[in-house]
Amino acid sequence: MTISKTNRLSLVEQVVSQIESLIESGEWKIGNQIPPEMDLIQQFDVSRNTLREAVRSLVYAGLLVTKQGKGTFVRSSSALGAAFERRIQQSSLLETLEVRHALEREGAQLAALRRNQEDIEQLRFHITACSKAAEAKDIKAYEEADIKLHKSIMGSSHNDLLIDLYEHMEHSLHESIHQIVEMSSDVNFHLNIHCKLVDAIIEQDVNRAIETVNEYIAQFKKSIE
Amino acid sequence: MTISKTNRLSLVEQVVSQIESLIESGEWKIGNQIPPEMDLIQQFDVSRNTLREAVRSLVYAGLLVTKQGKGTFVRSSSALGAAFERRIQQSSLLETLEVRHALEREGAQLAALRRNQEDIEQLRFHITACSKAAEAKDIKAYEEADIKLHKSIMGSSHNDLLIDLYEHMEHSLHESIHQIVEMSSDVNFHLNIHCKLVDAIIEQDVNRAIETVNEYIAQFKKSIE
DNA sequence: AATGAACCAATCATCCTACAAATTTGAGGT
DNA sequence: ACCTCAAATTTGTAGGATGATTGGTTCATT
Repeated sequence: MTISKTNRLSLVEQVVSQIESLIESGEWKIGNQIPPEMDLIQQFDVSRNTLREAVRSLVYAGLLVTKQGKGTFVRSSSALGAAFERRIQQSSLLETLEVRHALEREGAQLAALRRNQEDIEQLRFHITACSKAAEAKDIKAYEEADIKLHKSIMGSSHNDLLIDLYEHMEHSLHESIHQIVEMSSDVNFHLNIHCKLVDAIIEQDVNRAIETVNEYIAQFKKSIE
Repeated sequence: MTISKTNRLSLVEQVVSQIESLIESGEWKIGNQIPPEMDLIQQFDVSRNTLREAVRSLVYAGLLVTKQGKGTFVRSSSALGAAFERRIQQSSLLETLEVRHALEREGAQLAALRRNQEDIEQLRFHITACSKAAEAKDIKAYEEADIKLHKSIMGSSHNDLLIDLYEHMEHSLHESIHQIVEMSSDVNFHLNIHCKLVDAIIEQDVNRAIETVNEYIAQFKKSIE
Protein backbone atom coordinates (compact mmCIF):
# COMPACT_ATOMS: atom_id res chain seq x y z
CA MET A 1 0.00 0.00 0.00
CA THR A 2 1.10 3.51 0.95
CA ILE A 3 0.71 4.79 -2.58
CA SER A 4 0.81 8.53 -2.84
CA LYS A 5 -2.07 9.68 -0.72
CA THR A 6 -2.73 13.26 -1.59
CA ASN A 7 -1.63 13.02 -5.18
CA ARG A 8 -4.63 14.69 -6.67
CA LEU A 9 -5.06 18.39 -6.17
CA SER A 10 -8.61 19.66 -6.08
CA LEU A 11 -9.64 22.23 -8.64
CA VAL A 12 -9.83 24.88 -5.97
CA GLU A 13 -6.28 24.15 -4.89
CA GLN A 14 -5.10 24.37 -8.49
CA VAL A 15 -6.76 27.74 -8.94
CA VAL A 16 -5.31 28.98 -5.65
CA SER A 17 -1.90 27.89 -6.77
CA GLN A 18 -2.22 29.63 -10.11
CA ILE A 19 -3.36 32.87 -8.51
CA GLU A 20 -0.47 32.69 -6.05
CA SER A 21 1.88 32.39 -9.01
CA LEU A 22 0.32 35.34 -10.76
CA ILE A 23 0.81 37.45 -7.65
CA GLU A 24 4.29 36.28 -6.86
CA SER A 25 5.47 36.68 -10.42
CA GLY A 26 4.25 40.26 -10.32
CA GLU A 27 1.82 39.72 -13.17
CA TRP A 28 -0.84 40.87 -10.74
CA LYS A 29 0.75 43.82 -8.97
CA ILE A 30 0.05 44.85 -5.41
CA GLY A 31 -2.76 47.36 -5.20
CA ASN A 32 -4.09 46.54 -8.63
CA GLN A 33 -7.54 45.24 -9.34
CA ILE A 34 -7.74 41.68 -10.62
CA PRO A 35 -10.16 40.64 -13.37
CA PRO A 36 -13.79 40.19 -12.28
CA GLU A 37 -15.12 36.78 -11.34
CA MET A 38 -16.71 36.15 -14.72
CA ASP A 39 -13.42 36.66 -16.54
CA LEU A 40 -11.52 34.44 -14.14
CA ILE A 41 -14.16 31.74 -14.50
CA GLN A 42 -13.40 31.66 -18.20
CA GLN A 43 -9.65 32.07 -17.76
CA PHE A 44 -9.36 29.12 -15.37
CA ASP A 45 -12.31 27.25 -16.86
CA VAL A 46 -13.97 26.46 -13.54
CA SER A 47 -17.36 27.15 -12.05
CA ARG A 48 -18.18 30.22 -10.04
CA ASN A 49 -18.19 28.27 -6.79
CA THR A 50 -14.74 26.87 -7.37
CA LEU A 51 -13.29 30.22 -8.27
CA ARG A 52 -14.94 31.95 -5.34
CA GLU A 53 -13.64 29.35 -2.88
CA ALA A 54 -10.15 29.92 -4.22
CA VAL A 55 -10.39 33.70 -4.06
CA ARG A 56 -11.95 33.57 -0.61
CA SER A 57 -9.06 31.46 0.65
CA LEU A 58 -6.56 34.01 -0.56
CA VAL A 59 -8.61 36.81 0.97
CA TYR A 60 -8.48 35.08 4.33
CA ALA A 61 -4.76 34.58 3.90
CA GLY A 62 -4.37 38.28 3.27
CA LEU A 63 -3.15 38.12 -0.32
CA LEU A 64 -6.34 39.54 -1.80
CA VAL A 65 -9.06 41.84 -0.61
CA THR A 66 -12.57 42.01 -2.08
CA LYS A 67 -14.80 45.03 -2.07
CA GLN A 68 -18.39 44.47 -2.94
CA GLY A 69 -19.48 46.57 -5.86
CA LYS A 70 -15.92 47.53 -6.78
CA GLY A 71 -13.81 44.47 -7.33
CA THR A 72 -11.01 42.36 -5.95
CA PHE A 73 -7.52 43.74 -5.37
CA VAL A 74 -4.07 42.37 -4.62
CA ARG A 75 -3.18 43.28 -1.05
CA SER A 76 0.11 41.55 -0.38
CA SER A 77 2.44 39.02 -1.91
CA SER A 78 3.00 37.14 1.31
CA ALA A 79 0.49 35.04 3.20
CA LEU A 80 2.54 35.27 6.36
CA GLY A 81 1.40 38.76 7.21
CA ALA A 82 -2.27 38.24 7.89
CA ALA A 83 -1.70 35.14 9.99
CA PHE A 84 1.03 36.83 11.97
CA GLU A 85 -1.05 39.93 12.57
CA ARG A 86 -4.01 37.83 13.68
CA ARG A 87 -1.79 35.94 16.10
CA ILE A 88 -0.22 39.11 17.45
CA GLN A 89 -3.62 40.56 18.23
CA GLN A 90 -4.21 37.71 20.65
CA SER A 91 -0.93 38.33 22.43
CA SER A 92 -0.06 40.60 25.28
CA LEU A 93 2.03 43.71 24.73
CA LEU A 94 4.88 42.11 26.65
CA GLU A 95 4.89 38.97 24.52
CA THR A 96 4.89 41.03 21.35
CA LEU A 97 7.66 43.23 22.63
CA GLU A 98 9.82 40.22 23.37
CA VAL A 99 9.35 38.89 19.87
CA ARG A 100 10.24 42.35 18.59
CA HIS A 101 13.36 42.13 20.69
CA ALA A 102 14.21 38.80 19.09
CA LEU A 103 13.77 40.13 15.57
CA GLU A 104 15.35 43.55 16.12
CA ARG A 105 18.40 42.18 17.90
CA GLU A 106 19.04 39.74 15.07
CA GLY A 107 18.25 42.43 12.52
CA ALA A 108 20.66 44.89 14.07
CA GLN A 109 23.39 42.29 14.24
CA LEU A 110 23.00 41.31 10.61
CA ALA A 111 22.65 44.92 9.53
CA ALA A 112 25.97 45.74 11.17
CA LEU A 113 27.53 42.90 9.23
CA ARG A 114 25.94 43.44 5.85
CA ARG A 115 24.91 47.07 5.44
CA ASN A 116 26.04 48.48 2.11
CA GLN A 117 26.40 52.04 0.91
CA GLU A 118 22.77 52.28 -0.11
CA ASP A 119 21.66 51.08 3.33
CA ILE A 120 23.87 53.68 4.99
CA GLU A 121 22.27 56.46 2.98
CA GLN A 122 18.81 55.22 3.89
CA LEU A 123 19.69 55.02 7.56
CA ARG A 124 21.17 58.52 7.58
CA PHE A 125 18.12 59.85 5.82
CA HIS A 126 15.65 58.39 8.29
CA ILE A 127 17.64 59.28 11.39
CA THR A 128 17.79 62.85 10.12
CA ALA A 129 14.03 62.81 9.67
CA CYS A 130 13.65 61.60 13.27
CA SER A 131 15.94 64.37 14.43
CA LYS A 132 14.05 67.07 12.62
CA ALA A 133 10.70 65.84 13.88
CA ALA A 134 12.06 65.78 17.43
CA GLU A 135 13.31 69.33 17.12
CA ALA A 136 9.97 70.46 15.76
CA LYS A 137 8.25 68.58 18.61
CA ASP A 138 6.05 66.95 15.99
CA ILE A 139 5.17 63.73 17.76
CA LYS A 140 3.21 62.25 14.88
CA ALA A 141 5.97 62.86 12.38
CA TYR A 142 8.49 61.46 14.85
CA GLU A 143 6.56 58.23 15.18
CA GLU A 144 6.33 57.87 11.43
CA ALA A 145 10.02 58.52 10.93
CA ASP A 146 10.91 56.16 13.75
CA ILE A 147 9.00 53.29 12.16
CA LYS A 148 10.64 53.93 8.82
CA LEU A 149 14.00 53.92 10.51
CA HIS A 150 13.30 50.57 12.15
CA LYS A 151 12.20 49.10 8.85
CA SER A 152 15.28 50.47 7.20
CA ILE A 153 17.51 48.84 9.82
CA MET A 154 15.74 45.57 9.28
CA GLY A 155 16.12 45.97 5.54
CA SER A 156 19.87 46.32 5.98
CA SER A 157 19.96 42.78 7.36
CA HIS A 158 19.25 41.51 3.84
CA ASN A 159 17.33 38.57 5.24
CA ASP A 160 13.99 38.48 3.46
CA LEU A 161 12.34 36.13 5.93
CA LEU A 162 13.29 38.36 8.82
CA ILE A 163 12.17 41.44 6.94
CA ASP A 164 8.86 39.78 6.12
CA LEU A 165 8.18 38.86 9.72
CA TYR A 166 9.11 42.30 10.96
CA GLU A 167 7.07 44.01 8.28
CA HIS A 168 3.90 42.62 9.76
CA MET A 169 4.56 43.74 13.28
CA GLU A 170 4.00 47.29 12.09
CA HIS A 171 0.67 47.66 13.82
CA SER A 172 2.14 46.49 17.09
CA LEU A 173 5.08 48.79 16.46
CA HIS A 174 2.80 51.77 16.09
CA GLU A 175 1.17 50.98 19.39
CA SER A 176 4.32 50.55 21.38
CA ILE A 177 6.14 53.50 19.88
CA HIS A 178 3.15 55.70 20.49
CA GLN A 179 3.03 54.51 24.07
CA ILE A 180 6.71 55.02 24.74
CA VAL A 181 6.80 58.46 23.16
CA GLU A 182 3.82 59.50 25.23
CA MET A 183 5.17 58.18 28.48
CA SER A 184 8.73 59.28 28.26
CA SER A 185 8.48 63.01 28.16
CA ASP A 186 12.07 63.00 27.03
CA VAL A 187 12.04 62.29 23.32
CA ASN A 188 15.71 63.12 23.10
CA PHE A 189 16.68 60.06 25.08
CA HIS A 190 14.76 57.92 22.62
CA LEU A 191 16.37 59.71 19.72
CA ASN A 192 19.86 59.39 21.18
CA ILE A 193 19.65 55.63 21.51
CA HIS A 194 18.57 55.35 17.91
CA CYS A 195 21.47 57.50 16.79
CA LYS A 196 23.79 55.25 18.73
CA LEU A 197 22.31 52.20 17.03
CA VAL A 198 22.62 53.65 13.55
CA ASP A 199 26.22 54.67 14.28
CA ALA A 200 27.06 51.17 15.43
CA ILE A 201 25.55 49.65 12.31
CA ILE A 202 27.36 52.05 10.01
CA GLU A 203 30.64 51.41 11.80
CA GLN A 204 29.92 47.69 11.71
CA ASP A 205 30.27 47.44 15.46
CA VAL A 206 28.17 44.32 15.98
CA ASN A 207 28.35 44.19 19.74
CA ARG A 208 27.44 47.81 20.24
CA ALA A 209 24.50 47.40 17.88
CA ILE A 210 23.17 44.46 19.85
CA GLU A 211 23.73 46.18 23.18
CA THR A 212 21.92 49.26 22.00
CA VAL A 213 18.88 47.23 20.97
CA ASN A 214 18.95 45.50 24.35
CA GLU A 215 19.09 48.89 25.99
CA TYR A 216 16.05 50.43 24.40
CA ILE A 217 13.98 47.25 24.60
CA ALA A 218 14.74 47.15 28.32
CA GLN A 219 13.55 50.73 28.49
CA PHE A 220 10.31 49.77 26.76
CA LYS A 221 9.81 46.89 29.13
CA LYS A 222 10.17 49.10 32.17
CA SER A 223 7.59 51.49 30.78
CA ILE A 224 4.90 48.83 30.40
CA GLU A 225 5.39 47.16 33.75
CA MET B 1 -13.99 61.77 9.24
CA THR B 2 -12.55 58.39 10.09
CA ILE B 3 -15.92 56.76 10.41
CA SER B 4 -15.76 53.02 10.73
CA LYS B 5 -14.82 51.73 7.31
CA THR B 6 -15.15 47.99 7.36
CA ASN B 7 -17.87 47.88 9.95
CA ARG B 8 -19.93 45.16 8.35
CA LEU B 9 -18.65 41.61 8.39
CA SER B 10 -19.72 39.38 5.55
CA LEU B 11 -21.56 36.17 6.35
CA VAL B 12 -18.54 34.12 5.37
CA GLU B 13 -16.34 36.09 7.74
CA GLN B 14 -18.84 35.58 10.54
CA VAL B 15 -18.89 31.83 9.96
CA VAL B 16 -15.10 31.73 9.80
CA SER B 17 -14.93 33.59 13.06
CA GLN B 18 -17.37 31.22 14.73
CA ILE B 19 -15.49 28.15 13.54
CA GLU B 20 -12.22 29.66 14.76
CA SER B 21 -13.81 30.11 18.16
CA LEU B 22 -15.04 26.52 18.21
CA ILE B 23 -11.54 25.29 17.47
CA GLU B 24 -9.73 27.61 19.83
CA SER B 25 -12.11 26.93 22.67
CA GLY B 26 -11.43 23.24 22.22
CA GLU B 27 -15.04 22.44 21.47
CA TRP B 28 -13.76 20.99 18.21
CA LYS B 29 -10.67 19.06 19.23
CA ILE B 30 -7.64 18.58 17.04
CA GLY B 31 -7.87 15.41 14.98
CA ASN B 32 -11.61 15.12 15.41
CA GLN B 33 -14.11 15.17 12.59
CA ILE B 34 -16.37 18.19 12.46
CA PRO B 35 -20.08 17.90 11.62
CA PRO B 36 -20.88 17.44 7.91
CA GLU B 37 -21.69 20.41 5.74
CA MET B 38 -25.45 19.86 5.94
CA ASP B 39 -25.42 20.02 9.74
CA LEU B 40 -23.28 23.15 9.77
CA ILE B 41 -25.58 24.79 7.25
CA GLN B 42 -28.41 24.39 9.74
CA GLN B 43 -26.26 25.29 12.74
CA PHE B 44 -25.02 28.56 11.23
CA ASP B 45 -28.14 29.12 9.12
CA VAL B 46 -26.28 29.95 5.92
CA SER B 47 -26.24 28.51 2.42
CA ARG B 48 -23.92 25.72 1.39
CA ASN B 49 -21.78 28.09 -0.68
CA THR B 50 -21.25 30.46 2.21
CA LEU B 51 -20.35 27.64 4.55
CA ARG B 52 -18.02 26.05 2.03
CA GLU B 53 -16.17 29.33 1.43
CA ALA B 54 -15.63 29.65 5.16
CA VAL B 55 -14.44 26.07 5.54
CA ARG B 56 -12.23 26.34 2.50
CA SER B 57 -10.56 29.43 3.94
CA LEU B 58 -9.72 27.60 7.12
CA VAL B 59 -8.45 24.64 5.11
CA TYR B 60 -6.06 26.93 3.28
CA ALA B 61 -4.97 28.48 6.56
CA GLY B 62 -4.17 25.02 7.86
CA LEU B 63 -6.76 24.82 10.62
CA LEU B 64 -8.95 22.25 8.88
CA VAL B 65 -8.43 19.49 6.37
CA THR B 66 -11.14 18.00 4.16
CA LYS B 67 -11.26 14.51 2.72
CA GLN B 68 -13.77 13.85 0.01
CA GLY B 69 -16.13 11.06 0.94
CA LYS B 70 -15.00 11.03 4.55
CA GLY B 71 -15.42 14.41 6.13
CA THR B 72 -13.63 17.47 7.47
CA PHE B 73 -11.21 17.31 10.38
CA VAL B 74 -9.49 19.75 12.70
CA ARG B 75 -5.80 19.88 11.88
CA SER B 76 -4.38 22.64 14.04
CA SER B 77 -5.52 25.36 16.37
CA SER B 78 -3.17 28.00 15.00
CA ALA B 79 -3.31 29.57 11.57
CA LEU B 80 0.23 30.82 11.95
CA GLY B 81 1.72 27.41 11.35
CA ALA B 82 0.72 26.77 7.77
CA ALA B 83 1.60 30.28 6.61
CA PHE B 84 4.93 30.23 8.39
CA GLU B 85 5.83 26.83 7.00
CA ARG B 86 4.86 27.89 3.50
CA ARG B 87 7.02 30.98 3.83
CA ILE B 88 9.98 29.06 5.24
CA GLN B 89 9.90 26.69 2.30
CA GLN B 90 10.65 29.62 0.03
CA SER B 91 13.58 30.74 2.13
CA SER B 92 17.18 29.71 2.05
CA LEU B 93 18.67 27.61 4.81
CA LEU B 94 20.74 30.59 5.91
CA GLU B 95 17.74 32.89 6.21
CA THR B 96 15.86 30.32 8.23
CA LEU B 97 18.83 29.72 10.47
CA GLU B 98 19.12 33.40 11.21
CA VAL B 99 15.48 33.59 12.20
CA ARG B 100 16.06 30.56 14.40
CA HIS B 101 18.92 32.45 15.96
CA ALA B 102 16.63 35.37 16.67
CA LEU B 103 14.02 33.18 18.33
CA GLU B 104 16.40 30.89 20.19
CA ARG B 105 18.53 33.71 21.55
CA GLU B 106 15.46 35.46 22.92
CA GLY B 107 14.04 32.15 24.12
CA ALA B 108 17.22 31.26 25.98
CA GLN B 109 17.40 34.67 27.58
CA LEU B 110 13.81 34.55 28.80
CA ALA B 111 14.17 30.93 29.87
CA ALA B 112 17.13 31.87 32.05
CA LEU B 113 15.01 34.55 33.64
CA ARG B 114 11.77 32.66 34.09
CA ARG B 115 12.41 28.92 34.28
CA ASN B 116 10.59 27.33 37.18
CA GLN B 117 11.08 24.01 38.94
CA GLU B 118 8.96 22.15 36.42
CA ASP B 119 10.96 23.59 33.54
CA ILE B 120 14.20 22.52 35.19
CA GLU B 121 12.97 18.95 35.48
CA GLN B 122 11.94 18.94 31.83
CA LEU B 123 15.27 20.33 30.72
CA ARG B 124 17.20 17.77 32.79
CA PHE B 125 15.08 14.96 31.42
CA HIS B 126 15.67 15.90 27.79
CA ILE B 127 19.37 16.62 28.15
CA THR B 128 19.73 13.19 29.74
CA ALA B 129 17.91 11.67 26.79
CA CYS B 130 20.33 13.43 24.44
CA SER B 131 23.23 12.15 26.45
CA LYS B 132 22.03 8.56 26.38
CA ALA B 133 21.35 8.66 22.65
CA ALA B 134 24.82 10.07 22.04
CA GLU B 135 26.42 7.32 24.09
CA ALA B 136 24.46 4.69 22.20
CA LYS B 137 25.46 6.35 18.92
CA ASP B 138 21.78 6.37 17.98
CA ILE B 139 21.69 9.32 15.60
CA LYS B 140 17.95 9.19 15.02
CA ALA B 141 17.14 9.13 18.71
CA TYR B 142 19.62 11.94 19.29
CA GLU B 143 17.92 14.16 16.75
CA GLU B 144 14.53 13.49 18.31
CA ALA B 145 15.78 14.24 21.80
CA ASP B 146 17.57 17.36 20.61
CA ILE B 147 14.39 18.79 19.10
CA LYS B 148 12.45 18.06 22.27
CA LEU B 149 15.16 19.80 24.25
CA HIS B 150 14.98 22.88 22.09
CA LYS B 151 11.21 23.02 22.42
CA SER B 152 11.54 22.59 26.14
CA ILE B 153 13.96 25.51 26.34
CA MET B 154 11.56 27.63 24.35
CA GLY B 155 8.73 26.52 26.60
CA SER B 156 10.66 27.77 29.60
CA SER B 157 10.50 31.28 28.17
CA HIS B 158 6.77 31.31 28.98
CA ASN B 159 6.10 33.54 25.99
CA ASP B 160 3.30 31.90 24.03
CA LEU B 161 3.85 33.92 20.88
CA LEU B 162 7.51 32.99 20.80
CA ILE B 163 6.66 29.36 21.50
CA ASP B 164 4.09 29.36 18.74
CA LEU B 165 6.49 30.77 16.17
CA TYR B 166 9.22 28.34 17.15
CA GLU B 167 6.81 25.42 17.15
CA HIS B 168 6.29 25.82 13.44
CA MET B 169 9.92 25.88 12.54
CA GLU B 170 10.06 22.24 13.51
CA HIS B 171 10.42 21.02 9.95
CA SER B 172 13.26 23.38 9.30
CA LEU B 173 14.76 22.33 12.63
CA HIS B 174 14.73 18.70 11.60
CA GLU B 175 16.57 19.54 8.43
CA SER B 176 19.30 21.60 9.99
CA ILE B 177 19.86 19.33 12.95
CA HIS B 178 20.10 16.35 10.67
CA GLN B 179 22.59 18.20 8.54
CA ILE B 180 24.75 19.32 11.41
CA VAL B 181 24.79 15.93 13.08
CA GLU B 182 25.79 14.31 9.82
CA MET B 183 28.52 16.80 9.04
CA SER B 184 30.13 17.14 12.40
CA SER B 185 31.41 13.69 13.13
CA ASP B 186 31.82 14.80 16.70
CA VAL B 187 28.40 14.55 18.31
CA ASN B 188 29.92 15.19 21.71
CA PHE B 189 30.79 18.76 20.84
CA HIS B 190 27.17 19.35 19.90
CA LEU B 191 26.02 17.70 23.11
CA ASN B 192 28.44 19.68 25.25
CA ILE B 193 27.21 23.01 24.03
CA HIS B 194 23.67 22.02 24.81
CA CYS B 195 24.66 20.94 28.30
CA LYS B 196 26.30 24.31 28.79
CA LEU B 197 23.14 26.08 27.64
CA VAL B 198 20.90 24.07 29.95
CA ASP B 199 23.25 24.72 32.84
CA ALA B 200 23.23 28.43 32.18
CA ILE B 201 19.42 28.49 32.07
CA ILE B 202 19.10 26.50 35.28
CA GLU B 203 21.61 28.74 37.00
CA GLN B 204 19.83 31.79 35.58
CA ASP B 205 23.03 33.03 33.99
CA VAL B 206 21.47 35.11 31.24
CA ASN B 207 24.66 36.19 29.53
CA ARG B 208 26.11 32.72 29.35
CA ALA B 209 22.84 31.38 27.94
CA ILE B 210 22.87 33.97 25.17
CA GLU B 211 26.54 33.43 24.41
CA THR B 212 26.05 29.70 24.19
CA VAL B 213 23.25 30.09 21.68
CA ASN B 214 25.44 32.45 19.67
CA GLU B 215 28.19 29.87 19.79
CA TYR B 216 26.28 26.94 18.35
CA ILE B 217 24.45 29.03 15.79
CA ALA B 218 27.82 30.30 14.58
CA GLN B 219 28.88 26.67 14.34
CA PHE B 220 25.82 25.88 12.23
CA LYS B 221 26.54 28.82 9.98
CA LYS B 222 30.06 27.68 9.32
CA SER B 223 28.83 24.24 8.37
CA ILE B 224 26.47 25.48 5.69
CA GLU B 225 28.86 27.91 4.10
C1' DA C 1 -23.89 76.19 -14.52
C1' DA C 2 -24.52 73.82 -10.03
C1' DT C 3 -27.21 70.59 -7.50
C1' DG C 4 -29.29 66.63 -6.54
C1' DA C 5 -32.50 62.86 -7.53
C1' DA C 6 -33.29 58.89 -10.23
C1' DC C 7 -31.52 55.47 -12.93
C1' DC C 8 -28.18 52.12 -14.78
C1' DA C 9 -24.11 49.13 -15.09
C1' DA C 10 -20.46 46.50 -12.97
C1' DT C 11 -19.14 43.64 -9.34
C1' DC C 12 -19.19 40.90 -5.41
C1' DA C 13 -22.48 38.27 -1.84
C1' DT C 14 -25.71 34.89 -1.01
C1' DC C 15 -28.84 31.24 -1.99
C1' DC C 16 -30.60 27.35 -4.63
C1' DT C 17 -30.67 22.88 -7.20
C1' DA C 18 -28.31 19.28 -9.45
C1' DC C 19 -24.89 16.06 -10.33
C1' DA C 20 -20.02 13.94 -9.80
C1' DA C 21 -16.51 11.58 -7.09
C1' DA C 22 -14.74 9.27 -3.03
C1' DT C 23 -15.54 6.60 0.98
C1' DT C 24 -18.04 3.76 4.15
C1' DT C 25 -21.65 0.64 5.17
C1' DG C 26 -24.37 -3.15 4.74
C1' DA C 27 -27.43 -6.34 2.33
C1' DG C 28 -27.42 -10.40 -0.34
C1' DG C 29 -25.56 -14.20 -2.60
C1' DT C 30 -21.94 -17.84 -2.96
C1' DA D 1 -16.88 -16.69 6.17
C1' DC D 2 -16.08 -14.29 2.09
C1' DC D 3 -17.00 -11.68 -1.95
C1' DT D 4 -19.84 -8.46 -4.73
C1' DC D 5 -22.19 -4.70 -5.47
C1' DA D 6 -25.65 -1.38 -4.42
C1' DA D 7 -26.94 2.31 -1.27
C1' DA D 8 -25.92 5.96 1.88
C1' DT D 9 -22.88 9.60 3.35
C1' DT D 10 -19.89 13.26 2.46
C1' DT D 11 -17.18 16.48 0.00
C1' DG D 12 -16.29 18.46 -4.93
C1' DT D 13 -17.94 20.96 -9.03
C1' DA D 14 -21.26 23.17 -12.05
C1' DG D 15 -24.57 26.67 -13.27
C1' DG D 16 -28.33 29.81 -12.51
C1' DA D 17 -30.99 33.37 -9.96
C1' DT D 18 -31.32 37.21 -6.97
C1' DG D 19 -29.65 40.75 -3.55
C1' DA D 20 -26.34 44.45 -2.09
C1' DT D 21 -22.90 47.87 -2.81
C1' DT D 22 -20.44 51.02 -5.47
C1' DG D 23 -19.62 54.25 -9.27
C1' DG D 24 -21.04 56.68 -12.89
C1' DT D 25 -24.68 58.81 -16.07
C1' DT D 26 -28.66 61.18 -17.18
C1' DC D 27 -31.61 64.66 -16.52
C1' DA D 28 -34.77 67.73 -14.37
C1' DT D 29 -34.74 71.56 -10.97
C1' DT D 30 -32.94 75.58 -9.14
